[in-house]
Amino acid sequence: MIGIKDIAKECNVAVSTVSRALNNSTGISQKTKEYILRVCEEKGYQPNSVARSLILNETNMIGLVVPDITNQYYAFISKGVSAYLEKRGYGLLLCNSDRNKANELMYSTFLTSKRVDGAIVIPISSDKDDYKSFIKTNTPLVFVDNYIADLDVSFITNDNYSGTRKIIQHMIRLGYKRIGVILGDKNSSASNDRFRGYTDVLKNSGIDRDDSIVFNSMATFADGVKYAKFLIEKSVDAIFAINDTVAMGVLKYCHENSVEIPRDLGLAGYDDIEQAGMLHIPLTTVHQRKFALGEKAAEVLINEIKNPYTVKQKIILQPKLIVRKSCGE
Amino acid sequence: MIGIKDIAKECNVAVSTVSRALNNSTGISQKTKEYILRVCEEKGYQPNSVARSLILNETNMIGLVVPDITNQYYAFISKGVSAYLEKRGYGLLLCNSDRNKANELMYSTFLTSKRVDGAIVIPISSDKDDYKSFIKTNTPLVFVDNYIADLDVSFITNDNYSGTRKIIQHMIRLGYKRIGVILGDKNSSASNDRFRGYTDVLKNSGIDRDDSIVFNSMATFADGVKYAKFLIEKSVDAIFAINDTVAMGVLKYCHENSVEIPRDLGLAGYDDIEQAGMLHIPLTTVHQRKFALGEKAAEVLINEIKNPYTVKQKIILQPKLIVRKSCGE
DNA sequence: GTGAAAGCGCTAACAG
DNA sequence: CTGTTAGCGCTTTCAC
Repeated sequence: MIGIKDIAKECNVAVSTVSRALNNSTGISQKTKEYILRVCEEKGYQPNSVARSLILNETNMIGLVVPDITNQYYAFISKGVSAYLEKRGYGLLLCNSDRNKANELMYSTFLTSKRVDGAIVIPISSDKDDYKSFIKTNTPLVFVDNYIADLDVSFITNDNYSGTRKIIQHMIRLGYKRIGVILGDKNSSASNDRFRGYTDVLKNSGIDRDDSIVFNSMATFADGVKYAKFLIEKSVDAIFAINDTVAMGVLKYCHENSVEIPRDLGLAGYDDIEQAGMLHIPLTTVHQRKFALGEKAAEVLINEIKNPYTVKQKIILQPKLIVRKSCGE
Repeated sequence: MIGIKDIAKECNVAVSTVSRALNNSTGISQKTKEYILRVCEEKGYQPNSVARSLILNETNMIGLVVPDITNQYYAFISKGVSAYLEKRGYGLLLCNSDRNKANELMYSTFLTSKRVDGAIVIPISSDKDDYKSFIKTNTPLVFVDNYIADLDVSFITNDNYSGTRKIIQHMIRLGYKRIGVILGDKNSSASNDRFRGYTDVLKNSGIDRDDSIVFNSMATFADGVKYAKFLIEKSVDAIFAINDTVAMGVLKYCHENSVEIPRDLGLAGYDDIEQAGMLHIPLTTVHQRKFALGEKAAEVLINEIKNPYTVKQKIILQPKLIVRKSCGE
């Protein structure tokens, strides 16, 4: 592989001159610069960014730790991150934690060893202690999506509370009075925030919350099928599912048991996955700004890299109600 | 950030001794080695892999160029790549080409500049000339999924021809005689291979292919809806869709026009996306080994990195027929 | 078994 | 405007 020395020899100049040409620094004549650049082009010279990184003490790479890249939600965030980084000339080191704490930890030391300029992490836990190792690396950091209290680190998320308020208000406006809900895990901040939204809207609408029609689940398709049965037996007039996959489970149960949606039962999901609008009963749901979330996270991170002593940001993106068929009009 | 020199000073040894301890090289006493390692632990020393890379001339990173990380198919491949690399101690530099040739090209120079030890690329084009820049970097390379003729590079894919054969044979066995097909783009090798499979099975079954019930499309949900109409008007008794998303479009059209599946029309998809089994009519489809494909690609690549003069491999993974409801039993 | 020193490919003073 | 040189943090010869 050809290096700066070879170019220098070829051009009969010193390596520093070549370096100046390459980095369009000042203090070099236009003429020699053009000449050197042309030779670089001809020889197909590619600067060795490892060597540059060593001396400049910056790698122009940022790490991204995601729970599961095959999850559409995280994939879109990653794409947003990637798009922004690409514009700014940064590379993306992808770390798939596989929803595993030990992996997260391992990637934390891996990323510091790789000397990334910063990292974006979508944590799987909400426990501050699980992220001590990240914090003490002193690498600029942005947390996304899952809120961890008492951390002096920038944080960006979609507003689960307000998104849920919007959709529950919509349902109540349509006349539903007994809305069953299938939540996710009790430890998920997203699930809890959504439950708060549900609770508050009910209260404001003068409806008493009935905890016998509120279930926690693992938020899978199978859970949707399972709790649809429970809830329908408790004669709810609508179901709010924690996400679209769970809503698909409800839809499935209803199809097989001749419960017609939305005539017999209103149904709402959350996330607006790609397939939500493609179902035989298109889902009314909440659209989250996933791509924008990733872009924003990258933007905040790069900003903190360039301006180390800036204050940490907490950004909450507003989701959007998507009205389709599953709740009626 | 603390370096090897600091450790050396702390331990009253030379840097070379610390290096020996860290890399468990020979020529160091067990005692000093343990001592040094303990001090490294205490001080939280993290080796600077940039410096290591410079001298060892290897980065322990590999590049992955994907058309679109939000596509489930590519996401699963990426996860497979990531899982294998993690085991082998390599990092993954993710490049989202966004189905754009210029981006692919840009990432090619980016990756060589980053001095990755190898790259896996899922190309968007089948044109050899579009990948010249990758080839001439001399970086070990593995191509995935989209076949490019006349390239002396390792290649791994799922067998689209045989996958389609399996599903069309299944349909014919069930008694379907007039199977309409909604293909993808005319330039997609996957679409063309699937069409070959369709054609050959028809021929072997003594059925004449009727080109008036074969359509090329952009392979979207909307195309599924659109061509379902065309095909049903031509009184097909079944439809083979190029992928599950298109099949969902067909399903949608049928639901709205009271065509009952599978009673009135058989339907088959391809890919086995996550949602295929969650629909109100679960899709009969072809499952591709996406994760395994990624793992295998990474394995082949690492092997070529470690053994430079090994012969290039061409690997074709066998997909699996998934029988659900949409074609009947 | 250990230390001194060269050098990986580049950038950035400093000198001319 | 250009060249000489030190050195980024590490590995690896080569002496001792």
